[in-house]
Amino acid sequence: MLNYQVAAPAPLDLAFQALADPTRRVMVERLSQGPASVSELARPLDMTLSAVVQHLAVLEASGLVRSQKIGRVRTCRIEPQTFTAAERWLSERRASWERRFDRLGAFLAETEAETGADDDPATPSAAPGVRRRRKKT
Amino acid sequence: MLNYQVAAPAPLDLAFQALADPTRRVMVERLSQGPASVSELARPLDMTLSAVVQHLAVLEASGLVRSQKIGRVRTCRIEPQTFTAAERWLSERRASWERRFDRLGAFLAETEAETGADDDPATPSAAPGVRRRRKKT
DNA sequence: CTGATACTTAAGTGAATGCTTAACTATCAG
DNA sequence: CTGATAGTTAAGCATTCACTTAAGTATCAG
Repeated sequence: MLNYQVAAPAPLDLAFQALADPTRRVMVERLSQGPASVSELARPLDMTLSAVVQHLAVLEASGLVRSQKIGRVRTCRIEPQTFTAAERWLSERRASWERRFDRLGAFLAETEAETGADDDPATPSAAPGVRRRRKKT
Repeated sequence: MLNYQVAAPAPLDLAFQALADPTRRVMVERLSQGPASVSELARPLDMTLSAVVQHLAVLEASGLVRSQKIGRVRTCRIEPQTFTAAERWLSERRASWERRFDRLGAFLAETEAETGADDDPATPSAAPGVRRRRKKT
C-alpha cells in the first residue's frame, strides 16, 4: 500500500490544482460544451495566447484535458476519467460523514426512547501530544 | 451578473486550491470521519505542528473546515456546504458534456436510419483569431 | 506557583505559479 | 513564393506556497 505523498505528485494534486485557477475553469467550462481550438479557448480570456497555452499545458498534465494537432490547429477536449476521479474523492468523503450523521441520528433516537447513555460516537478520542520533526537531522 | 474573476478570490478557487495539497486532503479525510483536535490532525503528518496550523488556516479560509477553541484545545470539523459547492461544479460540467454525447448519439442513430447528413453537432465553430493584450497600455 | 500541554504568531527561505515579452516554427490561402 | 494564421518555446519577474525555526500565550494538572 504505497501512497504518493512523498516526491511524486498524486493525480488528485494535479487535478485539484488545475481546477483551482479561474481561467482554467473557464476553459474547462468551454470544453465541457464541446471541443475547441486553442485560440477559441483564448478568445474570452484577457491574456496573451502564450499564457493560455501554458494553462492548457497544466490542464493536460492533470489529465483533465486532452488535445491533438491537425494541420496548424490544436483541438482540445475534456477527458472524463480524471474528472470523475476528483468527483469520486469528494463524494467518498461526503459518504463518510453522512454515515456518521446517520449513526448519530440513530443513537439520539435510541436514547430518546430509553435513557441509558453509552459513548458519544461523534466525540474525538483525544490522545497525548507527540511532536515530529521533518527528516532533516 | 458580476463574476469574481478579477481581483477577488472566488470561493471555488479557495476550495480547489485547498484540496490540491495532499497533506490537506489527509486532514480532510480524517475530519470526514469525525471532529479532531489540531494535534490529532498533526499526528500522522511528517511536519511541525506549526505547518499543520497553517494548513488548517487554508482549509478554514476555503470554508471546507470550521473550528472552535474550548480551553486550550481547538476542535476542527468539516463544513459540508463548501464541499458540496465543489462537488456541484464538477457534476454540472459533467452533465454538460453528457448531454452533448446524448445528442450525438441521437444524431448518429438518426443518420443510421435515413442517410441525410447535416452539420456535426460536436464540431467547433472555428472563428478568426483576434489577440488581446492585457490592460497595460 | 510550576511545569507541561496545546496551540499561536512572526520571520525567513527556496521552489512553484501566473503572467509578460520576444523570437520562432509550421500550415494554409492566394 | 509571401504573408497571415495558429501555435510553440524560452527568458524573466513579481507573488504565492509550503515549509522551517524561534519565541510567544493561554490552559490545566499537581
